[in-house]
Amino acid sequence: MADASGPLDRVFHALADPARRGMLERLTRGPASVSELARPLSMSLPAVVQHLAVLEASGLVISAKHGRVRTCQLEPGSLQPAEQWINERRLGWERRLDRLGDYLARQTAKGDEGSPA
Amino acid sequence: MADASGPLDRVFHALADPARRGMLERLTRGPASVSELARPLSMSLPAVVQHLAVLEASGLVISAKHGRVRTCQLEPGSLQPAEQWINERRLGWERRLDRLGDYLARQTAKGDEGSPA
DNA sequence: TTTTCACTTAAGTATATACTTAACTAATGC
DNA sequence: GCATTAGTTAAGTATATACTTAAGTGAAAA
Repeated sequence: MADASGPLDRVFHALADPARRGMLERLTRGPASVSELARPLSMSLPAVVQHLAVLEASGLVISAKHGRVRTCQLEPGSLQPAEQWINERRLGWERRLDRLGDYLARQTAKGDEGSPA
Repeated sequence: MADASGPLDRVFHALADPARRGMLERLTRGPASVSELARPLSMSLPAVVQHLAVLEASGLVISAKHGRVRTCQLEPGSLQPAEQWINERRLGWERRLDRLGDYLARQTAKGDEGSPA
């Protein structure tokens, strides 16, 4: 799987890098230029631009150029599918543990009943 | 960033592949052997084992070998940091939009007040 | 109008991913 | 014991990542 074709692939991959997560955190505080995104990161500008490209390809960020500055911002709702996927897994898994707990409780009850003391 | 050192790096990276997400989905329905995880995937067993290694390195899955079969299961709570990170970003961003909305509403109100009709 | 600034493009490198096949090990089942 | 099964290890390959430096481009400031 080297293509990262599905939307979730791209979003999770985008989130898997601390520099990109840092850029996203910055953008939650409002739009920013490429240089502003780059400032706290210890890497070259082109490297930051490449990270930005990953973020845009994932749909998490959009940008537009005005004059010579490119302004970036979060794309509302783009995190939702990822959040939802995780949430569904957690729910499914919790339900399963609940059922398992019920089962074990019943088994214990049966055991208490069938072989008392 | 080629090391994927932080826990979030590893978790998000683990989630960024459809085969691995498929394995996780299978595991939400209960523990499974390596062969069971491999069955629906069209790739060799060693490839599946490598994906499993990524899942284990991320902390999402644990496994133990009994006899000749390795049984895998989800590690409870391991998804929480990822879910929480996303959730915090969404909240921060929604708060910002709220404030922006308030600001724009106030500006509009001032405008209505200052230059009526 | 010349310089500076904010990117952008190109090209190259080291490392990591996602696989493959082939050969091996060890527990089961007969 | 001997074949089968479940998984492991090793080694190799193609592609993708995460950077780098150097050389543009074009808007804005001086």
